[in-house]
Amino acid sequence: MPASAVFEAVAEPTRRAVLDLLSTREHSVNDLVARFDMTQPAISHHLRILREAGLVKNRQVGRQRLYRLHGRPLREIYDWVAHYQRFWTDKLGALGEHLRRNP
Amino acid sequence: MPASAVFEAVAEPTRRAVLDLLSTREHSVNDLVARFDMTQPAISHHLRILREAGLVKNRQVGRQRLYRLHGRPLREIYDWVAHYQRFWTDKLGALGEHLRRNP
DNA sequence: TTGACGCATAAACAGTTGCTTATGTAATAT
DNA sequence: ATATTACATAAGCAACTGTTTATGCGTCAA
Repeated sequence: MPASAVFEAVAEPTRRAVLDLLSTREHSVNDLVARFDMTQPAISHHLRILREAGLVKNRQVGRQRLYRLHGRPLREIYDWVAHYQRFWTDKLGALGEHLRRNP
Repeated sequence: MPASAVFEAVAEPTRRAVLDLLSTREHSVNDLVARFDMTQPAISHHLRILREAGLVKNRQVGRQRLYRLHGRPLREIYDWVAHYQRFWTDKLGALGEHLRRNP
């Protein structure tokens, strides 16, 4: 459960796309496989990484596994990046920011 | 210049720590090397990845390279993760959210 | 109960990553 | 001029990643 598991999980484009799909509704594994040009084991592997990062949960319905998003761990990323917000909202940039705060 | 270069750059704990240091002030490469239990080429390698992701800039002063943060590319991460905000601010979670929006 | 379906896991493999030591290069110091 | 400093880059390597094919296991259908 290293803190950076969430960052690593989200660094992969396919996994971000999976999260985007899951943010609209539950998907079975086959639903997801149909959306990507990739084999089922490859998708299952990405789902495992997302699962271990706590970013998705699943429930079994018949022989399907329905995956759903669990967004809470994303807050760690949000909190980290939010600290840098002044570095893009302030046109002055870092030096100007420093001068503005220490006049 | 793939969009996910920023995500990959930030997925690495050392590189996040470097950005955190640079968010306070400029650092020379040797300054950074002194902060981590790692050789200089390893730090230079991380700096190159951050540079290619547009997350740091540097200027030469004498024989030193002073690195500073350039936060703007982080906005891509911020924008992506902000879309998921309701998945952790809402105690109800995804299903409850769906029911709340579709009563 | 036999076979097909949905998915996880294992094995294997090329490509990438993160690190090291070794070397090169430009700027300063002696 | 020569040596030293600050850094980049190259070469090499073990470990990790993302993928594929092969296999196994539980669930449903015939």
